[in-house]
Amino acid sequence: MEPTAPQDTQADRVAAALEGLIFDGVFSDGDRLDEVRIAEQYGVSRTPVREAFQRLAQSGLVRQLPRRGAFVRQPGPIELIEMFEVMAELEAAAARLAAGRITDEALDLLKDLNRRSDDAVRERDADRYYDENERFHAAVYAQSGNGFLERECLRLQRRLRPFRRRQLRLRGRLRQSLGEHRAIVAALEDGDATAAADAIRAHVTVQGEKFHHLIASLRQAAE
Amino acid sequence: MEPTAPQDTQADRVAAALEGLIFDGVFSDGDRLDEVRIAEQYGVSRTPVREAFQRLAQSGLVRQLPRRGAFVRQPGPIELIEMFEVMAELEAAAARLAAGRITDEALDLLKDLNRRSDDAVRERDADRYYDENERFHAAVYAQSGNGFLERECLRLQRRLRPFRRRQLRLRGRLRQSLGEHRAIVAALEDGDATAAADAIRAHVTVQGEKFHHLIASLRQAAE
DNA sequence: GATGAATGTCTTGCATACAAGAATGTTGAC
DNA sequence: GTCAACATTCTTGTATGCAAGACATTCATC
Repeated sequence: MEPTAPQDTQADRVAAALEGLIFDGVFSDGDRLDEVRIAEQYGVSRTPVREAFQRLAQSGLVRQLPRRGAFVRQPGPIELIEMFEVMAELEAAAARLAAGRITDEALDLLKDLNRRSDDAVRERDADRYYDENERFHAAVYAQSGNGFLERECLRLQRRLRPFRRRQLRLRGRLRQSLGEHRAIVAALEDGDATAAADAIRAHVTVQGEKFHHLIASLRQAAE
Repeated sequence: MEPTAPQDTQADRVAAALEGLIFDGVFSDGDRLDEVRIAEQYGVSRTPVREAFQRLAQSGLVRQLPRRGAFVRQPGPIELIEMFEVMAELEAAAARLAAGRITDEALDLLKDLNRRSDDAVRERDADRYYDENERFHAAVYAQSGNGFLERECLRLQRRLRPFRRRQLRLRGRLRQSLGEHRAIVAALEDGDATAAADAIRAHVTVQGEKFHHLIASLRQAAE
């Protein structure tokens, strides 16, 4: 049950493309997605486009009103904060479980991932750091030993990706983030479930907070 | 963004019906869902049936293999344990947040719901207790003050419904469950986030454990 | 007798056609 | 000039038709 099984059908292609456009902010909240326009644009009939809409609707990216169409649904600041809060809790749960189940081998993997992140920070390569960061978190999910939790975490991680990406650009965040990663690994190494959960919760919550500030400043600037 | 917006389209009707059949265990894991058969059965064409399949696939109830069809996907014992574990963590998160945000009014509501549960227990009405139980938990989700978390909790609660229902039938579970509810309310009343989270986590985990035993005994009986 | 290729059937994926509901514009009355 | 009722147009929801991939059966070969 992969969250998004990359199948070779047209509907999947269109769904993936639209998802990308929504993530990239090409569409604003409330925009209507025209079936025929999109169908023409991708050279397919309305059927696969409609299937794509349904998938996006289930992911919460679009809202379908019966007999009225599909509308883009961008999360507002409040909902984003909420989503980061849930992400923090899910990751905390993963860390808690991982603390009791993690192997030495997996610990080495996490340390190795952090070393690579360190390289990226030193080279000021934000994009590469971002990738390594995601791998680190995914590795923690995997170590929870709970496949369902892992998939839920990956799902939300994916959904928050475009927003996390923005806030990582903030000054000094990279190095700080890396330090937090080390604290998480240390807690896992100690087998301290509570400490691991608290560490990763704080780590992710910081992202939400930073994002909150970012939004607030943008809003102020707009006024 | 209701998890299942009851819309008046054929696809929704078929999706709801199939979901019910899957939940009720009419279909076993791996069963193939025949488009044409189901279409005839519900007096519609293949199109809405296909749309229904997609929706069920997104919910994880069926698995779609390209060019091969839709197959029912019932969670096995391991995945169920995993799902209960995640449910416990999500509810713990909701309780943690609720502890800091809950109002006196909401506390009264929870106490009232528990009183009604008490009535149900006294009348040995398992079904009614079950309903009141769900309302109690839903009220805790709502008090988290996090709409996204609330929806995620409701989604998983819904998915686990058929399995929870079974284990509540176990001897003595009703009264025990009610006592745990009281402990949760007490912790919330104290504003003790950790205690509230631990209490509800234990409460839900017990359900998973009980379920585990149930499965194990069934398996033993089958051998 | 077993294995593999070829063919035939069945099922899905997509395109197109049609019908019904929603949105829009027009006309008429006040 | 404004509002409302009606008609028109547009869009969505559903049905059907067609093509390509998957499965099964059969036949040939080792």
